[in-house]
Amino acid sequence: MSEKLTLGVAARLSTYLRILTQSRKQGLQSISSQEISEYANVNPTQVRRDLSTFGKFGKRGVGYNVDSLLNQIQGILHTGGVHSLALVGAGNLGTAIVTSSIFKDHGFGIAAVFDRDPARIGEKVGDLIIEDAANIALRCKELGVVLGVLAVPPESAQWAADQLVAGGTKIIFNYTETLLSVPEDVTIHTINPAEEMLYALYFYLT
Amino acid sequence: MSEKLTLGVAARLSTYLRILTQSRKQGLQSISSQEISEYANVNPTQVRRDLSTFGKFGKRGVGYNVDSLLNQIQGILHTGGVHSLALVGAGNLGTAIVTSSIFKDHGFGIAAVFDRDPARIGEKVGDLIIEDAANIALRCKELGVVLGVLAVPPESAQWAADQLVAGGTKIIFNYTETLLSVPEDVTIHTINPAEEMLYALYFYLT
DNA sequence: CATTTTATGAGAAAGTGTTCACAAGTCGCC
DNA sequence: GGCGACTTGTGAACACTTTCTCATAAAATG
Repeated sequence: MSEKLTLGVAARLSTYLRILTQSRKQGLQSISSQEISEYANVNPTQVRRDLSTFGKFGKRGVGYNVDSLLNQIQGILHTGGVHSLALVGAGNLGTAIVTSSIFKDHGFGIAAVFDRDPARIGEKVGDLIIEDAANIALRCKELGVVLGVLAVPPESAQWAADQLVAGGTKIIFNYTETLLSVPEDVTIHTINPAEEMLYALYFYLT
Repeated sequence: MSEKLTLGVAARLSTYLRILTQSRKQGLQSISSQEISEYANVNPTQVRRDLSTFGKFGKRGVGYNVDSLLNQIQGILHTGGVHSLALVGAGNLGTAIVTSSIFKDHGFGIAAVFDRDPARIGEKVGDLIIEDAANIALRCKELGVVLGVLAVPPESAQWAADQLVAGGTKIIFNYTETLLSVPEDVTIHTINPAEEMLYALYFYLT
């Protein structure tokens, strides 16, 4: 088995993957480290260094083949397959997530959508039927869900997280502002746009 | 004027700010580096190191006062005031953003919401009236917008970005998958949940 | 077919970031 | 009032990251 990547490299490779996925979608066949670096907001040398650690993927004078580089990076990150995720909360944010092609493009299949509101259970969002949130744990096990997404009101967040944990989910993406408590082997990724904005603003103001 | 922070420190301070803001909301008065570190997924020593660069904010044996630390970090990041943002796209994602309290909690005021669909212009979302996207540039200048958010379909993204740039916006948060071209002095932050998921998954799979 | 342009790959050095280990300050309890 | 549990702040070691530079290779040009 290969060495474990450091946080920084893994984060950048994920970014490159996003850029390549979109480039391929737009019909581009070849891309240079310069172009990747502009979209990723990093130094071109760094892109080449990140890639050359794992092999010689580029052609001098030409650049990188989009398709082949994409496969290479997927190999490095072991994320080539299809992964199932469970979405809790079918409100505006939940609906936006289900109907977005972003997830499918990157190999994520939304296996189920849950909501607590009895009026909404059975309703359709995108291609999915909203299921009762009471069954989260059961259904997550059935469906082999690896990743849970919380798009619920703050006051339901901890409860929903507990259900996902009970269903064996080890990674939770938390779109609420709530600070969640989970067992040690579960990782919470809290997504708060305001946090990133404060960060962006700092570099603008200085 | 103080030194410019490095990317890493600024990112972590923004995270601490989010954690502190929420802790205060939950009525907590005091917090330890240990607690912060658990929510931020970092080492406790790093939290203390990050903070001690700027002064001695904590009390040995006790921890940090939530209110006072919050003010200190806001001071370091120069982000204590209220900042105006413009939102383009009043679909599911746009609506989720307008109705979320996350932005207000961190000092961001949504100054205007735009959409291209004539049927939706004039409609209300949250406390705001949807305005015609044709007026983005004009209204952004009027309102002193510093930050634009793109929550539009991919095919409108470049057009909307151009309007925001014309209105003087220097920071754009791009929630679409589109790779955008903008002048050098404009920074694009592309938000793609799938990218972060691939990254999270890597550490789970290894 | 020689020349120019473009772009990668890697050595080496400078620059940063992270973590350990521990001294020192604070509080509550008996 | 003193003891023990807790928690910050920091020197020093270590590890990692980033960038500069240039050799090398492929393609385009005339």
